Amino acid sequence: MTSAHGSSAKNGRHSRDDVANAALRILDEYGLPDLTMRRLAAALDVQPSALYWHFPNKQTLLAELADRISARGSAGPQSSGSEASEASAVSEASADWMLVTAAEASSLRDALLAYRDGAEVVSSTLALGLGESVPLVRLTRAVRLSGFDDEMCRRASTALLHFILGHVSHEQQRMQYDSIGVAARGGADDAAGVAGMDAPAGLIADGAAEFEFGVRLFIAGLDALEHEPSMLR
Amino acid sequence: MTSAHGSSAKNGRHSRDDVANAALRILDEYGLPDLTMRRLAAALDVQPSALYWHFPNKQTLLAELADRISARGSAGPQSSGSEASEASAVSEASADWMLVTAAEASSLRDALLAYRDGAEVVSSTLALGLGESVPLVRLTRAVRLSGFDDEMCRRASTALLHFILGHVSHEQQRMQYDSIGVAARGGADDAAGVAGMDAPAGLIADGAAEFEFGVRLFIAGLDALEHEPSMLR
DNA sequence: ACCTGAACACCGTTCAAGT
DNA sequence: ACCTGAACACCGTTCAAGT
Repeated sequence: MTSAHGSSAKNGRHSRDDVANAALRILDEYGLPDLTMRRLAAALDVQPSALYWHFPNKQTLLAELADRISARGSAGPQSSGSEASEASAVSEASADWMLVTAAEASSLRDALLAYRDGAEVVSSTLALGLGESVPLVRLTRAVRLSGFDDEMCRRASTALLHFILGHVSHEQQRMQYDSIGVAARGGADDAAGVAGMDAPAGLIADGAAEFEFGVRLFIAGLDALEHEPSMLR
Repeated sequence: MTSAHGSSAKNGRHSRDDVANAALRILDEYGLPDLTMRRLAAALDVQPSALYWHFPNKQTLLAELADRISARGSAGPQSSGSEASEASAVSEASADWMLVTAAEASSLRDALLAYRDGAEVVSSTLALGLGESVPLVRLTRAVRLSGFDDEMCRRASTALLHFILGHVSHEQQRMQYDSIGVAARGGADDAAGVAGMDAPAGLIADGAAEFEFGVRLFIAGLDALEHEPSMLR
């Protein structure tokens, strides 16, 4: 545990990777508003100015975090299943593009949910044009299996990605809102206000159902376009 | 122009409405990052602390702005047409819900585009659970004309709203990115770099087409669900 | 190669006190 | 009813200088 595998050695020097890892840890533990350069520096036992040797500015740091968050394996983080470990290797065009697209969308949602405020980090980075946009590439590849032309697949994937980021952002901000607002809600029963519980499990399962519904709406729309091209335009 | 209709009287006192108007003006002219309490106070010739008599904090101010931005008439801001001035008055259920929903979505996009960073202001306010969420109400009312049950309409509207906010946010952030990055792009032809032009007209018209495509995907998905309920779940 | 020290130009918010 | 003055506890970023 002294100098195990690279994260927090007590002595001076740090690598760019150390900085990103520490930032990811603060993000997940305290949220995006608390991820400040000064706080990150303190966590690394370093002056704030030291961070600017590793990253030119905070936006670039956030872009790096966005790439790490969204560039996860296709398999979800919970219950490492025995199914296909690399679902993105379904290059056989025979596979149903609807299933692949839905799986890719769910996988992306899992990746975003794996870190606190993950969706907002990825969303803002994508909006600024920084980052790799791995999620868009993967979604487009899945949709491309449908056989539609590139332009339409690009548009459909972009629309789907916007929905995904918006949905998960909302989901995550709602999660931390709920974990705070338990005590301050002016309802009738404020007896069970134990301070210890911080995991609001109510809306999360429902969030998954709503998410999948939205994804299916997109896929059904594209499918309808395939069978009835007159429908769009 | 001295004390015309309420915005900037040179003497001391201001109303809550004055503060919101001044904030909206700064937002539209300089963007969300430049809308600080201190800058707003300076624009009103007032100390920053004075703002906290009108609004308890900045979030509440932003929620007020979000409501004003999204609570616009259904008619688009450009070219006040002679068509139905209040499209939301189509209470006759005989009307095609697909057309009404598409019109409502486009109208919302127009409202968001009417102010710089409008989509992000509305999006963040909605995420925090503040504001009236007029857009969600209006979208849901339009989708409700389809005859689907309330729960499904709520889900579909939420999904559509997420797409809209994500798309327009992206669109707007891309607009100001383009207006800056003209000089600093390392391409081949940097001859036409006149400093005066600040309206990037390239991706905006295309943004409208992409937007409508995404909306139609949603609507076609819901419609497909109507004719083939086996498709979803 | 990586960091310190010190500064610059800012933030949102509070609160007693004024008129 | 609306504002001032002054403070508190912060920000991101730069830059010469150290090792």
